[in-house]
Amino acid sequence: MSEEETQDSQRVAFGRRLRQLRRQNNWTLADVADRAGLAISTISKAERGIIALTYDRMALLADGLGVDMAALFAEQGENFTPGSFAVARKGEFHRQETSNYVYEMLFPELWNKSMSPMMGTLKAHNVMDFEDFVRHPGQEFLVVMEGAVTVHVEGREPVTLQQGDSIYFDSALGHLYASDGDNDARILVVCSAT
Amino acid sequence: MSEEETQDSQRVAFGRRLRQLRRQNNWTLADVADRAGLAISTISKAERGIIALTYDRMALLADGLGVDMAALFAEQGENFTPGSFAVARKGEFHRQETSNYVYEMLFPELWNKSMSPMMGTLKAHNVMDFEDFVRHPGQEFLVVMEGAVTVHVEGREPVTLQQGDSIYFDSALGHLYASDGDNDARILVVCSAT
DNA sequence: AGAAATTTTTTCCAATAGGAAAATTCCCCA
DNA sequence: TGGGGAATTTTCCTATTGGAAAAAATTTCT
Repeated sequence: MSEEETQDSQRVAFGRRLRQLRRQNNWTLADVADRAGLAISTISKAERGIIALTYDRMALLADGLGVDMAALFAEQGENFTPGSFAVARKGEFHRQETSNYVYEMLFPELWNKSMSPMMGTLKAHNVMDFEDFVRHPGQEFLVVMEGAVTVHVEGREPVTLQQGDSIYFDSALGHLYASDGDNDARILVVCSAT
Repeated sequence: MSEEETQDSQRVAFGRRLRQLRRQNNWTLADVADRAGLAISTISKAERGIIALTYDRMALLADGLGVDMAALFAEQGENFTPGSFAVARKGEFHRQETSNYVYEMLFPELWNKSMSPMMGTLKAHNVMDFEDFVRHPGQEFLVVMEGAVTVHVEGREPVTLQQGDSIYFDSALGHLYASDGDNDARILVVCSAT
């Protein structure tokens, strides 16, 4: 394969990645062009590997796509490379619903995070709503954003936390959360990877 | 700062990284030009941020420098003078920022936490209130509890976060927080131990 | 299905990057 | 201290990128 062909195919692969990142968010070329401050045509051509983006356009585009520049080169699932940076806007979260929790994992696209922050609404109001305690390696931190929460930790008296209260514990200990009071509580949980 | 200036400074920083990578191996421009199959002048200009490399030249250059393309963007925060690097040790952290932050370290009595959660009020409303960026090993997560916060991360456009928004980044990147608007913002910060 | 709206691609030209070679600066050492 | 070679920067020109707008393709709505 000639050098030009190698370059071309690399560029095409890079373009596919760009398009993938854009489509992931259901953005149109115009959306991204707007966010990045680039011309629609430029992005269109870049995604198809017609042109080789210059550094500064690439930086703008990465920004418009809401990813770190290094993430553009990560094959699949971006690692949390040194220098990583991500913003999660309220409501832009990745939703995960179970019968007891509505969890929104923050920054799901970042792998290798040493912490996993989740914002959630606690639908369960009773311990009986759960099958069993949750246990996992690492440590866990919880803050009550709204409402009140009763935290059940295996072998301990349940603790009730009000808005603004927080708790930190070894998540290997069985644990459960339930909303306290009439309304579903809103919580922020951060788990350490270990 | 204008958009062009930001781009330029980014490019210059990128160039410094390129030169650093080259010098690390005691290569001359001619050496790398040869290895990468590029013109000497192109590399010279790129290292000084005179031009914005196109994608294909960047790919060739990365190859010539013997690194992965993503690595070109990896350690953007590395080239800072020793000493400007402030490690946030447990206990010191609180005192370190007192003029601008009011931090309450949560669970100070707990040792060996893999995460350090802090709840704080941001008194600073202006970047000028700070001496320098804060840098420390590990990763950092911030949620805005009340008000709005402008996050300044070295080499990036400042990002404004509203209540409920959050950010996750490599805390080795120089960073600063300032309240946005009239009232002091209330924030929750969680730092990973490393 | 057909029209209207939206999204993407193409076209064309101005702006910028990339390379060869000349000019300059930087070292090293007698 | 200054001569000579190595390394880097500048110059000048061609090739390519990037943007605005037109054209084409795709989707949505009635």
